[in-house]
Amino acid sequence: MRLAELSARSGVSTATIKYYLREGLLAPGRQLNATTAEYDEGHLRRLRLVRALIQVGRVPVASAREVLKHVDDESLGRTIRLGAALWALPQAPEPDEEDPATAAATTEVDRLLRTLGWETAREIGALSPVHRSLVALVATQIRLGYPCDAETMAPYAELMHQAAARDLDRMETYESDTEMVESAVSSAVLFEPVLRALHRLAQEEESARRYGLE
Amino acid sequence: MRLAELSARSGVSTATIKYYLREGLLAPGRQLNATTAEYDEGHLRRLRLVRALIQVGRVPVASAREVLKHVDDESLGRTIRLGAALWALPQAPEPDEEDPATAAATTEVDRLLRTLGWETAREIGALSPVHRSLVALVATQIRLGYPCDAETMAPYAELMHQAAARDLDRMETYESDTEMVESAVSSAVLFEPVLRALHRLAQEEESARRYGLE
DNA sequence: CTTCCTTGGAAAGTGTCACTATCCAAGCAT
DNA sequence: ATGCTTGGATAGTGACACTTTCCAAGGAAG
Repeated sequence: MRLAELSARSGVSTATIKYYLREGLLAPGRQLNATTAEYDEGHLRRLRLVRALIQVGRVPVASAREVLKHVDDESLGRTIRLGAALWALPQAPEPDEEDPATAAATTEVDRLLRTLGWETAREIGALSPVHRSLVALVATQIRLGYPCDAETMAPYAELMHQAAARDLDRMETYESDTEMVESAVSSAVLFEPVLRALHRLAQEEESARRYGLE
Repeated sequence: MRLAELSARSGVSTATIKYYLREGLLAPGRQLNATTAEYDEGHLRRLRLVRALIQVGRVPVASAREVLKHVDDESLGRTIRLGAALWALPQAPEPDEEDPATAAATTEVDRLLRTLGWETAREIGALSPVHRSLVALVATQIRLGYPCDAETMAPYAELMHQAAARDLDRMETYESDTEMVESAVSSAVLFEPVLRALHRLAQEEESARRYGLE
């Protein structure tokens, strides 16, 4: 498969593919001669993943490169490789240490994790980008005057835990580590918007049931 | 409160506040004379909401203006006002009608809604931006070769339905429609990232429980 | 009063980012 | 040989969220 065909089958313009090659998001094809390179199904698959990351997941090109670097790093163990790939995904803004709301948020998040018995999350704590961004988000809610304490969040966290258990069950069906890590990245970037859409649909449905359409 | 104080208390530069005024995201202050305008707590609150929408929710300025327009439109009924505000939020890319994956995705989403008994969502169907973006997202998953059928999604949808019911319970605690709509927007834009962070934290926790930290 | 600082408003400029257009010389197909 | 496509390099584009610069009018301090 040459560039033009890769472009046709993926729906991505040749100029953009060249751009991704330059940015290291896509491995170069097998060079046949000075003016021809050949691509395979793997390139097509990777290109579709890159598109999904960037267009659906709104992942910046630089972050996408980091994520894919970890996905491709076969020297790492399964868990580390997965963590490295997921932690490279962009998170919400960092917490503002100056802000008193951040201190309150830190307390609430810690209380939440204790309530839930998520000991690992508590121990890793501020090391995890996810943990830090959760603190920043809770701080923003507090600043706007919306209650966002451990009691409010706990039932939602339980629901998300059920979802996460299901995610891992699905991932265990993959044989190779590479497939698993790739599916985890896909899940984080593509399945989360699906969850969000389901959430909003459920809100519309429930709202219509309670108050009618009017 | 004058511009400088509004800026100090919100942490937003005066230049940026002027920009928001120009863009119609913030109502002008009460003009005291040719060179002085006065702002109140309401302006501060709205400014913080605007910041949250743009910085945390990554809502484009133009969309934020649309959303706030509906939030402020007291002539509308509660349900319509809420729907209008939420539908103005940016969604994932639109489905590509050409793509055969879109057809498959439409089938699966319809099957899902039938399984769940979400009749309103089925009837509104393609009218809802949320519905359309769900179809587009499922199509992307299918294109990448990940199973994303009604059976896979149904349990997640049930979980999201529980979350949505809880959301509406929380919203009912607000007295005025304006407060309620504002909290719904906040919930959609700020609480969804909280849910996402909880989801990822839960994944880390569950993964550590199953496979250890290594 | 006058000098300095601040205010709000308008217009143009900046930085980032994801492309996209333009060139170019080297093949390959007719 | 001629007209196409190819890969590669470089510069340009458009959207977007600010920022900077400039200005004239107002108020405050000496």
